[in-house]
Amino acid sequence: MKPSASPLDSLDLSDAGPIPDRDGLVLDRFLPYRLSVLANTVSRAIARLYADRFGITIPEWRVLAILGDSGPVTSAEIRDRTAMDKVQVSRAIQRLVSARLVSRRTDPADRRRATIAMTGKGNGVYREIVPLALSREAILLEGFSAEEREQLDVLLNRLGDRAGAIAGPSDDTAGGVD
Amino acid sequence: MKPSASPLDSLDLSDAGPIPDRDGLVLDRFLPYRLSVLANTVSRAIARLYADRFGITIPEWRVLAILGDSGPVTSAEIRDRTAMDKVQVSRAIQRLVSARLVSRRTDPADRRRATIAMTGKGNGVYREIVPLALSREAILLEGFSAEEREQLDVLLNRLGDRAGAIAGPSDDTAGGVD
DNA sequence: TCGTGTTAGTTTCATATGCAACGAAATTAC
DNA sequence: GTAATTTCGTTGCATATGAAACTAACACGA
Repeated sequence: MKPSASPLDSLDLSDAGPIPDRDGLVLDRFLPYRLSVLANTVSRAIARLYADRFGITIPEWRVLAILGDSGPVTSAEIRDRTAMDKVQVSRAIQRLVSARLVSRRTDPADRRRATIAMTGKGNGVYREIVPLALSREAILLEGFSAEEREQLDVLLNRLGDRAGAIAGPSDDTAGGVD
Repeated sequence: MKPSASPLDSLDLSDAGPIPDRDGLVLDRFLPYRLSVLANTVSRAIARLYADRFGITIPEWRVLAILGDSGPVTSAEIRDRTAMDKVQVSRAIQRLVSARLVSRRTDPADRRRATIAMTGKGNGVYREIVPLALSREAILLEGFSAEEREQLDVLLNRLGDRAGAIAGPSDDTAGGVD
């Protein structure tokens, strides 16, 4: 039971009783919310690894990770592969260039583009961060059986697909609920 | 101690080859990263529901959701239950109060606290948003069997617990990798 | 009663974010 | 060839964020 519309509520303004509205929405069961909280918690924990030590931000780390994984790429490719905003990518690269962790070279064939590559220094930092990051991931998955990891992998992939489905049709305002 | 410091590192300052470094880190397989991208995509899709229509932000929606779910609460309780920063909570409440969607009443027993409650207007907005949000969640989970939903639920819960494990010991810098 | 410490919540400030407008280069249309 | 259009990436601006400092109120002990 809830403290139903007790007289307390009607004291001032137009305070309606809250009316929990079961069959309604319970925040900690709401998937988008759970994902958000979980991802934030995890992200921050990981970020502490490189923020303090190397003065690197999350966007910067992502750029490094892409470069470390794929080698030299363009800004656009980084954007696609990281789901980051292009502005964010641009600024992350700027900072990494100032820190001499990556180099930017204009593509002679198409001078709007530039190829981003890690420097030796950047590679060194990258190689220091990777094991730390992997170790955190391992802690995160501690106690998960191989089967459970597989399940998780599959479920996250499918959620990712579905998320595209609701995010893609950007102007489709509602789901037909109106 | 750190991993290797292989001779590769010392190549040249400017442009080392990327060296994909298998057994290393592949960003799209890195769980923290996947969670982050997924959560962002989903959050934005949901946010569009109430941002455009009601001029409500994510933090504001969360506050409403807590109030709708639990009835009047204190700022601190909102912070705990939403995993939001206390500053964020404070500001969300401020805006909601200006918009007359919630009311704030100082607790007479402890005048540092205030009890936040929805107004009638707030409740109206809340009730409009809920079905939209639930519908998005439903789309997100479309094609998931009951069993898969259960799996997801369990896995996310456990990840949440583990995340607490790596986030909590805030000053434990690394995993002993240094 | 007066300190000292603690807690709730707000304000300050420096940084991060992202939309939108922009400049430059390439592409297409004429 | 030149004008209109598109694409790549950066910059401007207004807002969002969070750590740290702060105010106000309570709690405890002397």
